[in-house]
Amino acid sequence: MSIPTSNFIHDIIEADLASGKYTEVVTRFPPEPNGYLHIGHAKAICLDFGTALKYGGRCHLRFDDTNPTAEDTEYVEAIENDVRWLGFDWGENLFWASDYFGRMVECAVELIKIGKAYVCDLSVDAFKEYRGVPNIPGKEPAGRSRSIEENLDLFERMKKGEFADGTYVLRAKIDMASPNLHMRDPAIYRIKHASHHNTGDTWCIYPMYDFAHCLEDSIEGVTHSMCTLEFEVHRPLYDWILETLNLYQPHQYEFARLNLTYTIMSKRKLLELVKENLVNGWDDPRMPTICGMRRRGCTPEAIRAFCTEIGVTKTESLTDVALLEHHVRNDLNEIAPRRMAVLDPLKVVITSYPEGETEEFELPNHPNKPEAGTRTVPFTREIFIEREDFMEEPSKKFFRLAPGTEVRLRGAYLVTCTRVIKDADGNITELHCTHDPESKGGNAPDGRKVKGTIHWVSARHGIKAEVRLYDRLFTSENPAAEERDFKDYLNPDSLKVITGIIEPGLAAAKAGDKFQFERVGYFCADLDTAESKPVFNRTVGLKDSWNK
RNA sequence: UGCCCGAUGGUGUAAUGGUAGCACAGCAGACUCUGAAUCUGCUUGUCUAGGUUCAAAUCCUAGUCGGGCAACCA
Repeated sequence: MSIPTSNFIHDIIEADLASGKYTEVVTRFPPEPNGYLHIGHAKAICLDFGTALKYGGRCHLRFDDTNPTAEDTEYVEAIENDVRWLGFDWGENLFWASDYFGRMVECAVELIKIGKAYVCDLSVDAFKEYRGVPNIPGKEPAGRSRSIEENLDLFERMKKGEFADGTYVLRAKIDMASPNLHMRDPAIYRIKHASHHNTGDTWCIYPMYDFAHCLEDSIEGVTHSMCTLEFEVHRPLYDWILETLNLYQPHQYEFARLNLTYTIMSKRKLLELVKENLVNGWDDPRMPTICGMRRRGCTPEAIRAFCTEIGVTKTESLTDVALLEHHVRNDLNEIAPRRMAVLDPLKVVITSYPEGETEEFELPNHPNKPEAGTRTVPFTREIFIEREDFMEEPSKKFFRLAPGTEVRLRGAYLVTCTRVIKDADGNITELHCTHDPESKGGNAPDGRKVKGTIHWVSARHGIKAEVRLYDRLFTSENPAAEERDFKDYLNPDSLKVITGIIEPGLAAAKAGDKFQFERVGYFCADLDTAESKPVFNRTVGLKDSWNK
């Protein structure tokens, strides 16, 4: 596991540790189980767990399940799975906000008893009127002057289920004139006759985020509570609740959320794509979700390296997806065995090669790692090469196959193109080449050099495979910031499904196996793969300084 | 509009009053049985205006620009 680099929060933690304010660091990752985790969450996960790791503390995985109508166990399992896959371990420290519902009610009662909370019967719209607007102080709701006894009674009856949803709400009594709207008597408990995935029908009142979250942190002894920037204005309320209840007070720190070019990071919008079948589910390899990226072939190591690289600041930014791709290539380059696959096949007949003969060539699995071993690849008179590796009238800088030129078939022979065969429409259908039998293995004994080396697959042995070519999901760098609806900027070419010819050994690939298709890109066997019908995803292409 | 937050090359960041550095991207070259990887070199930056100081990206003031907040969501 890479060591997290430093950031402004770590500076604070180090000062806290040095001053003796804390002797141990406790953090938490607190997702609401209402959707799938995405790369933005990965940033938070790396920060929360990485910080605990760095300072020898602990990080809790806590499900912030305070809103039963939005949540589902489907998400709980997916979240646990994704965090684990990213390489983090919460050990015994799995917690649920719902486990604290009893204590939270006690805290609410305490607030009522000290005159710091009251039951309010204003409708949503009516309270909006009272709250007012930022530059104008609000008005005090009548419920504010209700007696403690009456508040206690009303809250008890709320809890017992005597009232319908929306009829009453418990509010913190703070300051209806505060310049911070969150301090204008925020709701802390609402009535919701809904079944909870954890607590069933035990409760019909549920705490609001602002009330629940600080209590959860406090109860668990969190020292540094990290969240994204939009919660900055909530911090005074976080502090107020714990201070007022005279409870242990963690400190909340805010950092900028991750934005990536050519994608979106909002759970709501991602859900929209899934619901409207604009992608093939949460784990569609084009999605920025952890499960989508996993299916696409990204590694947790690459994602962690990326998160380390982008750092943690309070500056809002839009990170170039090229940076992520760099880390994906960087890791895959190390670990992915090399294979040959032709995505756009053009048949080549080696006319000088004996018909019916098969040779087995031994090719390295990794050019820079002899320890990665070798595999054998069959060679025959008829092969497929990549259509774009041939040019009838080559440009000056083209050094692949062209009429009369010699190239190396990777690991096999030097061949020279002798004939171009076309159909009636003038499309090239086949090439004839002659080979130099002396160049077996790829090098000529006379030492002559060829500039081009191309990949190939034996026509007789090659296996057809479905290959899914993914491109960016959106055509806009920042679809969420565009004028029109983000869905108007979906890239119609974000998925192209083609049939390629792969070297025979590749058919046995298991879902998730990763390879570099030499000269083409990094690919992984998809969940849909089967030996009888292999399916590969393009994770990311190779850098290509020729094509551009 | 009120409050809060932010601003360093094209992008993401570092520099915590003392040489503006790193990575990505881009460009050029070397090497190469992957036009990959690797290696070398190069281009590009402190929002503006004042002030404090021997010295300011850093501290102060004002402005500009960008973002957040006004769910019985989190």
